[in-house]
Amino acid sequence: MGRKPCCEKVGLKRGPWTVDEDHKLMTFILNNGIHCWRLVPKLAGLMRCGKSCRLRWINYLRPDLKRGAFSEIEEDQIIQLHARLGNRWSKIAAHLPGRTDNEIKNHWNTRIKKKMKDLGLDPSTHKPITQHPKKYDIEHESSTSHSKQQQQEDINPGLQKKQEDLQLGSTVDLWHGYEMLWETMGNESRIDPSSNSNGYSPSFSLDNSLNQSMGESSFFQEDSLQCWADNVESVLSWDEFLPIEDIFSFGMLPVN
DNA sequence: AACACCCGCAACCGCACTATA
DNA sequence: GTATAGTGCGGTTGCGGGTGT
Repeated sequence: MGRKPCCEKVGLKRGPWTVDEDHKLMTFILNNGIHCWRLVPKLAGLMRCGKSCRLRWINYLRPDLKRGAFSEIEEDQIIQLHARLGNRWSKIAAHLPGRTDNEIKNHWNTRIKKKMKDLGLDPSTHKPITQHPKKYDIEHESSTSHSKQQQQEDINPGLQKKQEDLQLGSTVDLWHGYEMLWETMGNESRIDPSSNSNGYSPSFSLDNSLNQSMGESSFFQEDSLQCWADNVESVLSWDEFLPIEDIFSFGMLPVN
C-alpha cells in the first residue's frame, strides 16, 4: 500500500513554468507567505500541484538565489563537502548560500564528476581510480546507509561532529590532492574564501535566517518579505515582470 | 540547410521523514 | 500506537540549445 499522490494530477499543468505563472506564485507568496504548499496553487490561481510550486520557488524564484556559473572555490567546496557528506545535496547546499540542492546536484553530475574522472579520481570515493572494482561495493554500502547516519546525527550531533572531524583528519591527503587538482586545472590563484566566492555581489538579500532555515516559517514573516519586496521594487517592474536571471544580469556585476 | 548527437538544466517522481489528529 | 497529511530529499527524465557532420 503506497502513499497517496501529493495531488490529483487530472487537470493540472505540468512542464516548464510560464512568466505569468512565476508572477502569480511570487505575488502570492509576497502577499501571503507560505503556510501550506498544497493550498498555494489554489489560492494563487495556479493549475499546478503544491509540490511543483514549492520546487519552483526553492529552485528558481527564491530571492536569495545566486545563480550563474559556479566559481572554482564553490566547486572546491562542493568536492570537499561531498567527500564528507556523500550525495546529501541539501546538506551540501546548506554550506553554499544562494545555491540549491538541485543546482549543486546537476553541477556535480554534469561537470565535477567528469572533471574528476578526467583527472583519474573516482567521483564516488574521491580517490584515485584503482583496479579494485570491489571498492564500489564498499562505497555503495556507505552511501545507502545515509538514513542510519542521519538518524545518528539527529540523535547526537556532537558525536556526528567528532566523526566528521575524524573523517576530515583522514582526508588530509585528499585535501592535498585537491590542491594539486586545482593547480593542474590551472587554478593556481585560489580565491580567499572569506571574500565573496564568485565575485558577485547580490543586489538584494534577506537576513541570515533565510540561508539557515528556508523551511522555517520565520523566513516568511511579513517583515522579511516586505523588506525584500521593497528592494525588488527598485529593480523589478511588476507590470513587466522579468525573469530572475534578467534581473541578475544587470543587478549583479562581476567585481573584477 | 538539415540532421543527429550531446550536454546542461528544470522539472518530475517516488520514497522517507515528520507532524498531527 | 496508528493512520494520514504535508514536506523534504535524491534519483531520474525529458526538453531545448549548442555543436558536429
